[in-house]
Amino acid sequence: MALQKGVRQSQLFTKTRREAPSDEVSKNAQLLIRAGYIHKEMAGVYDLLPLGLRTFNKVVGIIREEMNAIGGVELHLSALQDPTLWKKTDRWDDKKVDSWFKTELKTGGELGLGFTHEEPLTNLMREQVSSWRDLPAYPYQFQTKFRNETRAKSGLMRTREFVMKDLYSFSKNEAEHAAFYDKVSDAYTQIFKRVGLGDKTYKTFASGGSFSKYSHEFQTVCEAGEDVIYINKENNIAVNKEVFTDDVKKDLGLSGNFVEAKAIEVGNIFTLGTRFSEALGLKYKNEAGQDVPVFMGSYGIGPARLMATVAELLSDAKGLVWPAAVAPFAVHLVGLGLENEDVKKEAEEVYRSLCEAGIEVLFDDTEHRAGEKFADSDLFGLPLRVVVSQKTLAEGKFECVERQGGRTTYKTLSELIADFTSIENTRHV
RNA sequence: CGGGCUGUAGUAUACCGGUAGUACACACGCUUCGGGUGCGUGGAGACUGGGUUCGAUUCCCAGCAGCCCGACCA
Repeated sequence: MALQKGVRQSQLFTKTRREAPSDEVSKNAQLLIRAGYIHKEMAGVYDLLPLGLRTFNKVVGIIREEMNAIGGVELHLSALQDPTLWKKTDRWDDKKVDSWFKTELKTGGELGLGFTHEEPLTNLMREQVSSWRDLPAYPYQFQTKFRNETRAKSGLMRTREFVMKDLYSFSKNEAEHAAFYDKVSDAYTQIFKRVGLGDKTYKTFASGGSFSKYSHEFQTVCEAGEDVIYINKENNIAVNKEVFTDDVKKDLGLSGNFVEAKAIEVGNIFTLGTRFSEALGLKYKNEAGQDVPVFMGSYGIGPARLMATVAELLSDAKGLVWPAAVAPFAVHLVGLGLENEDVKKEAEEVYRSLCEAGIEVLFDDTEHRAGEKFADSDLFGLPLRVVVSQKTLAEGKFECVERQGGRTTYKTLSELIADFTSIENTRHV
């Protein structure tokens, strides 16, 4: 994906706001709206504006890398769903699944807007899988889900339309499944670490299904969360309140202290077993020539919820504070006093050089006043602000201010570029 | 889905049973130019539908919308 390296603020049509809209209480939505990252369409439905889309894509990129690293192969399924499949698994009836958005064809007949994709993908895989040699398979996608939530809430935390990364595993048997399940778990740990939530995110036991006692959620400790978890620090693991009983503790072999905390479910991994493969007829011939149902798992992450969680937890009084890995741009280049031709020339030169060096930069080339520019810059939350002004022109060095922590240094253009190059080289991705 | 609260310019808000004022934003002019400069001028507003009333943005009812609490979240 070729991201634009540089964007001029004079061309960025979104506007920042001093005040949060009165209909948003949640911090993530307030900040993201004030900074012009998102726009609210209606309750539980948000648009991604240019800055928000860039951060969203950064999150998606990290997830994609980690999914690919464990053997995932990306595809994209349709949102419109044929009821036939869902009737086979008994998930079409509104009494069974209350989150459907349903619609109909002009020519008659119902359609659903997918809230998950086990059915269509399992059905699709029937054409692809017939032998033990065809397994395992790990398709995943970033795809829009629709859920008719009775109550959308907390900004981007619970929405009615959202993109989900859903990975599905198709394994020959439970042992093969279990090994992959653990690999996904490790990949998830890596993802949450990379977006900056590693130290606050716990792998958490949650209710399972007919094929496993438990599923696992990845829960990020945050007051804005909807879930309550009990953290067992000794084992660096947690248990969701919904299954937190003495029997379960004993069953899991967990002892010691449990600390109660509110948390946001940023990911989940689930053993499906043969629930869907049996209902839809996905089976393969084993080496003995027998028909065996495929053993499945599903693994979800909502990139926008993850982005909102980062906004919620890593912001400060002045605005957003993005970790470099998910910031829409690496640098906010702020030109002050651009009506001065020399300063303007210098700022343009720095902008051009940073772009050429492959550094993502948002260039404030507007003629706003310094105070307004700094306030906006803080609100945007880019990791590094580089100021070009008459002052820096005289010194031959540019003021570089880290958003996180506020450390200020003065660097020449080549020193600045060298810093980024060395960061690139040490990144292990 | 149950309960509560709220709907006034683009945004945030004020007052009021006699048809609305401020701030930010926007347009124009002057001023200023390293932490939202100061001043002037201008455009822009009562969710929808009923009811009460001489008169409703204000009171009442309904609808719709938004937020919060709870339930739900396969």
